[in-house]
Amino acid sequence: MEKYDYLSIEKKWQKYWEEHNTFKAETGSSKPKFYALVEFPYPSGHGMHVGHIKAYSGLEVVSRKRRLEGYNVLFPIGFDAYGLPTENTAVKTGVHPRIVTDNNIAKFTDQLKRVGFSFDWSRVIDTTDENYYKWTQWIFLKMFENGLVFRDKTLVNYCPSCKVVLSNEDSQGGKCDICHSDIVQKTKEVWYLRITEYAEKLLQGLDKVNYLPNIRLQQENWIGKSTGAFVNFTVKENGEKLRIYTTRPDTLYGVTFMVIAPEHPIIEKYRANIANIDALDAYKAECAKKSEFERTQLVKDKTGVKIDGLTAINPVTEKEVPIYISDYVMMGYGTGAIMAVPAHDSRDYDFAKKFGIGIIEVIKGGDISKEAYTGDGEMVNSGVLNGISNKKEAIEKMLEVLAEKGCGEKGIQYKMKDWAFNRQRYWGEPIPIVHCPTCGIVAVPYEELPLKLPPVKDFQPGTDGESPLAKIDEFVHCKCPKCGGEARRETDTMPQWAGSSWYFLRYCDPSNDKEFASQEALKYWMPVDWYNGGMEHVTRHMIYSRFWHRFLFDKGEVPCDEPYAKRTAQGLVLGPDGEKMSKSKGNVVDPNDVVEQYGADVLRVYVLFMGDYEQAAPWSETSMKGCKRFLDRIWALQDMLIDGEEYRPEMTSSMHKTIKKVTEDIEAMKFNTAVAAMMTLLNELYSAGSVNKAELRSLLIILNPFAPHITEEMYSKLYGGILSEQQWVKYDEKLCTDSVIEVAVQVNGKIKAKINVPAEAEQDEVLSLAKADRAVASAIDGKNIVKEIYVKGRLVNIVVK
RNA sequence: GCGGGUAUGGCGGAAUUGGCAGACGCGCCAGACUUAGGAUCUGGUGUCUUCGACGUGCAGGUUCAAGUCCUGUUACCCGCACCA
Repeated sequence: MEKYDYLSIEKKWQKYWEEHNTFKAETGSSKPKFYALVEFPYPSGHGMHVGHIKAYSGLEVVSRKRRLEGYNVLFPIGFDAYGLPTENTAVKTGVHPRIVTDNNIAKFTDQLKRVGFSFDWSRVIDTTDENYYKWTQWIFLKMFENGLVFRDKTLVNYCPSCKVVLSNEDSQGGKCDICHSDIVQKTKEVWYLRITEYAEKLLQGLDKVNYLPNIRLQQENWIGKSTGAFVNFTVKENGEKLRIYTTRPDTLYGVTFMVIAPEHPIIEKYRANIANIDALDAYKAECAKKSEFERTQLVKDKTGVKIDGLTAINPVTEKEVPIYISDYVMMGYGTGAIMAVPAHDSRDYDFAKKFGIGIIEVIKGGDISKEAYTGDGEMVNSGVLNGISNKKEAIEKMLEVLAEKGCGEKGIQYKMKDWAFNRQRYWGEPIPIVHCPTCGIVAVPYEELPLKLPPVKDFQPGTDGESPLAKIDEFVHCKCPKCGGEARRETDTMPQWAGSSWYFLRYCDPSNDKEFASQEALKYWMPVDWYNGGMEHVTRHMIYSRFWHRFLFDKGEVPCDEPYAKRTAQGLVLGPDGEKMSKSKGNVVDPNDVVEQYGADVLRVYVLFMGDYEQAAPWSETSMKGCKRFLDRIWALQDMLIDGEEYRPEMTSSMHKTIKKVTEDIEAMKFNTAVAAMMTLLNELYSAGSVNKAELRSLLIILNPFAPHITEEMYSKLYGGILSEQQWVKYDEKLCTDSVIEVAVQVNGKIKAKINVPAEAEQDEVLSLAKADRAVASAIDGKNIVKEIYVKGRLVNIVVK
């Protein structure tokens, strides 16, 4: 037998599959449908690394198996191509982002094809294609029409290096998601999508879907629902209401001061009445300068200034308390004002200690001279609440009091903030809005979509944080769609996450030029049956796209409310040094190198065999050689082939066991143990010295999703026909066990012997066989048998004294 | 600080969910075939004081039986972070 020439054979089958549309999904087919989705890549200039391969290989295996099982499978791929890195390359090299993107997509496509992924290449999408972003803009306009788009001048996360405003999601940890420099807070007028309107729906929707528990939990935490109460305090000097949010209305008697955010509007409103307004202004300016990083470093050391001239009145106790400003209260959460209960909140406690403010205990159980007590206990110093020791009850009671007095009510808050939706950059979807001096903000009419990104020479952003588009007069100057007068176009573009917020819908009907996708295609394919991707997208892309999808559902544009029925995540591929792969560390493995040197099948088997799919695992070239050896041994089975239409009796249980294991493990994403099971079977065949036709055929079919090229080649050579068009092999549960099984015999929990018993033997028979064993007999000789345990097919334990 | 996770040979990792710890692979050792082997095949490989004992981060507990359950503890990883 000739050596396995992976380079030419892999190419041959890739060509065959492409020419014969082997993996084409057919909308409307009567077969059951299966929509498998992987996160489409951002086509960066560095090409793919092996992490991408692992990310796609999971559902690739599932998809190939499903096709063999008779499903009509949609397994698409595309490119999420808008974004800063491409634009930065363009700025650096002077090559237009369009060219950069096209080159990168070509490179990625080549890499993906060489791995032999069974994508439906007729459905490829590119978010920067005008036939695609036309619909991104269309959805944006729909949202605008429905009041979900608004402009606001507030504090925003700003990256001084990239010169862009970032969303909360894009500035996690106070670092820019793109360049990792420190974020500063800046007051700016920006576009927002009202995602908070969907907070409750996004939370409730999690009940209906099958996400991995940690994915679900992260989303719940990100949405961050809390229940509590709004309470209106009164400012003594002017009667103004000062509204606060608290989760602990039960501690209202313990309030000894109030704190408002430095940006709270009440300061501006009563400037004239505040004696120390200069000190407040100075503090405010200082806060604005601090980076997010500095603020978190100073958690313990509270700062603030007392407002001289405004005093608050507690609506329940009617006591007067001072008001402070401090940056530990955020304008963006709740009402930007809090009631401070130092006895039972550690932040308020720190502040009170530093500023020498009184502390009143209202819940017994702690030692408030040392620290704040946040646990439960009996209410004291709290009027009608005294004596209650159940927190829930105390809160209910206080809510009643607040309702009676008309100064507060139950309230709900979410940590999630509205989505800052514009970027002052070139390489993104233009926001289809016109600013008219007479009509104000006007939507570009639907008929004018796509609003095309104009060609420019200079993609440098303006120093004042203006988009490069602002420099193009032909783009900026336009007629107002409403009144026809002179108007200005919006020059900011959408953030990178826009295009990916609905791409799974476009795959259903990618070349439709009348709708973003036909109802027929959406009804047939949606929802996505199984979505796999990285953990890093759980609180961004996943939340954003669920939001867009739910909005479209509310408008009757899509047939189901939740887009993803199931979501899993793969672990990272680490470098050989155990570190995260990165260009700067020089530990990146290029899949093309592996394909050239070992073959695509080896790469595919290895990324799935290297460890638990959901766990991170380091790359090891020597380990990969084991996978190469495995496939070479599969190839060499041809030399051991004998006739036989059925499994040989001595191989029957191994065959059925392996098929069962592989069938089940693929569904559970336990690819590593599926491969291990096939290796075990292969070892058995080598021990037997032969394989018959029926056995090899089954083995090739279950190995096919992992190593499609070599199995396709062997199948066509030995059996004729195309493996990808065959049926998945069945197993029989009854044939998975051997007729004689080995049972371990323990005496007092220690293994003394291993005996062979008939599989269907009952306890009595097994026990007498066990006692007949010499080692067991001597261990129990002369002792009293206290207890005898038999676990069917596993072990016997004889307890003696 | 809060939330979640992980810890098993020289290495990557298995373990039917309370039932033979170390499957499978790498590496290593030995043998075979070879002019040769960084190829292939065969066998071996947790540790130790080896007819036995000890072994799943550490200390306890429950059980006939614990990597798995309970209590406490340490280290590392991830997410959120002054969220009132």
